[in-house]
Amino acid sequence: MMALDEIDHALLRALGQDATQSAGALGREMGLSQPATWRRIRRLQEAGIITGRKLELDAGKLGFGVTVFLGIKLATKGRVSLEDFERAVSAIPEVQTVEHILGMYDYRLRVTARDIADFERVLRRRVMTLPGVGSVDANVLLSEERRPGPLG
Amino acid sequence: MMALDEIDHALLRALGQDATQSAGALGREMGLSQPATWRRIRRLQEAGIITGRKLELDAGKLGFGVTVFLGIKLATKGRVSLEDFERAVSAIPEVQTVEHILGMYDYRLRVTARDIADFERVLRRRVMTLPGVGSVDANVLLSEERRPGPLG
DNA sequence: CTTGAAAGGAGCTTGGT
DNA sequence: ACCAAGCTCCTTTCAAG
Repeated sequence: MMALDEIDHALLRALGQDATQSAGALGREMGLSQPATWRRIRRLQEAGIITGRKLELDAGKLGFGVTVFLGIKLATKGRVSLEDFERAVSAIPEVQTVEHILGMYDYRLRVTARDIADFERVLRRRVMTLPGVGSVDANVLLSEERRPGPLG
Repeated sequence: MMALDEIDHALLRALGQDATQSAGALGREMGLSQPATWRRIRRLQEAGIITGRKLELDAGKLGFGVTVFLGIKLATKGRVSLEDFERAVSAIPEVQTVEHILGMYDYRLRVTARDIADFERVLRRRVMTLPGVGSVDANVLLSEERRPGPLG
């Protein structure tokens, strides 16, 4: 396990908010030279702490106005059943996230669709026909706030 | 609403997977010059379609081994109650995501903690004491897969 | 083992065509 | 849209704390 000092945490916090900031600008704000800052960032990547940089997209502006969270209980939960379910769910393009969880549900899916009619199509033709599905609960996303969290 | 052609979608798809790719490399793969590619990306940002670039972190390697999803029902759901709840929940550092939803639950929280004992502390001292909370359901994250989704 | 300065190379950003 | 030029930033090398 890699030891992180305060500067590393500050870097993670700053880059977590906006990953476009340059190593030079970040270093200047915390009294560090550009190469030193850049090396710390590379070290965090090599340690597997930073796993990637991804875009944040506005789904609404891309014509996907509906996001629904599905809580799924499987009818049969053998090992084969889980694998079958996961393979089949990975083939649904509208599924953005697959979370295998422990509790009232077995899986939680984040599904995005153009509108409610589009969502109904995905639900009926794709989700309800997944292998091993027992029950499906739905929640429609109204708004979402992402916070920095304790990481960093 | 901005019109996107196939190249824009290809760019969003490629950058969605790995936002570190250079405009030059992306353009080369789809037969476009570096400035042309870069201008398309900037256009997508100015249109608000690309809202930011953020780091993906490995919570486990940062010492946060437990992620739990909480489904919360409010006891009283007036307008004031929602605002009180949202303000209070935003002050909990362990909450990474606050989703206001419509369905069986009113809110969904993504909470990260160092271990189960740490999570119990957050749940008892922070979550259960939130204003207006009626009931709390929990699901522990076992594994998570993020997929490109239909965006792009 | 981490730092800073310098230098080379890659990529961004702009202006002209 | 492309090209070219100037500029920023990344990345390596080297010497020093």
